[in-house]
Amino acid sequence: MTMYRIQAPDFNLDLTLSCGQVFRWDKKDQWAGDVNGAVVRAEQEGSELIIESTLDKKSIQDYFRLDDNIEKIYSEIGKDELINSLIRKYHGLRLIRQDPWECLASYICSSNNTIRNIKNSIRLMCECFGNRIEEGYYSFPTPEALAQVELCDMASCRMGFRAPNLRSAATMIADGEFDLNGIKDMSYKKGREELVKVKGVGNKIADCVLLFAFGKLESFPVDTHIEQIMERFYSKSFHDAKKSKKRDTIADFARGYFGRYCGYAQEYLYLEDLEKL
DNA sequence: CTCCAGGCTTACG
DNA sequence: CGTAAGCATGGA
Repeated sequence: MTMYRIQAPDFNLDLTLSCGQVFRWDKKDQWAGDVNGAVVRAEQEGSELIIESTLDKKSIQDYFRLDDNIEKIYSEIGKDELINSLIRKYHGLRLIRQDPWECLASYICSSNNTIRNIKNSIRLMCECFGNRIEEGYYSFPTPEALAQVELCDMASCRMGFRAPNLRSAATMIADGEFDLNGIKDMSYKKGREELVKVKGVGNKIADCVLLFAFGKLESFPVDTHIEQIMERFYSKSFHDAKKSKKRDTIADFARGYFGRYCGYAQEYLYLEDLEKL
């Protein structure tokens, strides 16, 4: 367990960890969470991150995507006054590079659910089926571990109708029937074709995994919040979409409009819709 | 009570 | 093709 500092210009730790893309960080006096089986404590002082973890500096830089050229990304997605105002308002919000399995499993739990309930279910699941790292911290359960859990035991995690889908995904991956890590080397389109083969994974959840785990920045997940804010501000461009295709139409519009880094635009729009309450 | 939440699958025209 | 119910759970 060592402590060190990382230069992190154009980075906002609070926004990055509280915008809803990850579910297992908590802030008390400082942020604490689990990254790939290691506890990480983090706080920010100006443009410096202070990290306490067994993970090395490079792993943290990779996790927070500090290698992204954020100014270039801002200039490419900054197509209008709305998105530019959100870039100013949420300056330093970055995507995170999550573990693919944790990301997939978490977003399988997200369908027709609230962030509050998703966090709670995942916490219970880690406490029940993960490994204890240190007092109060548990690793995310492996596919192998979850594949062996009885559905009736999984019910204690309050996952409802999502439990069979989650265990099915765990079994497919544990048995080698589905090569999740192989998606890293696929194109966005091909990766999405693969991911939707998993039960309980449609276009939106696939897009979340492609964006948050595999760094496919041209992914633009459209959930109920994105649908609402896009209809409010950009409806002219897709009002004629069929209801069942509306979210696909919005995603395709956003890809064309914001460009190859539209996944970043999605995160700023998403946070704005969350905050509007 | 009803409606909604980082949706998806299945059934039915 | 297209739409709509159903799905567990918890909060507003």
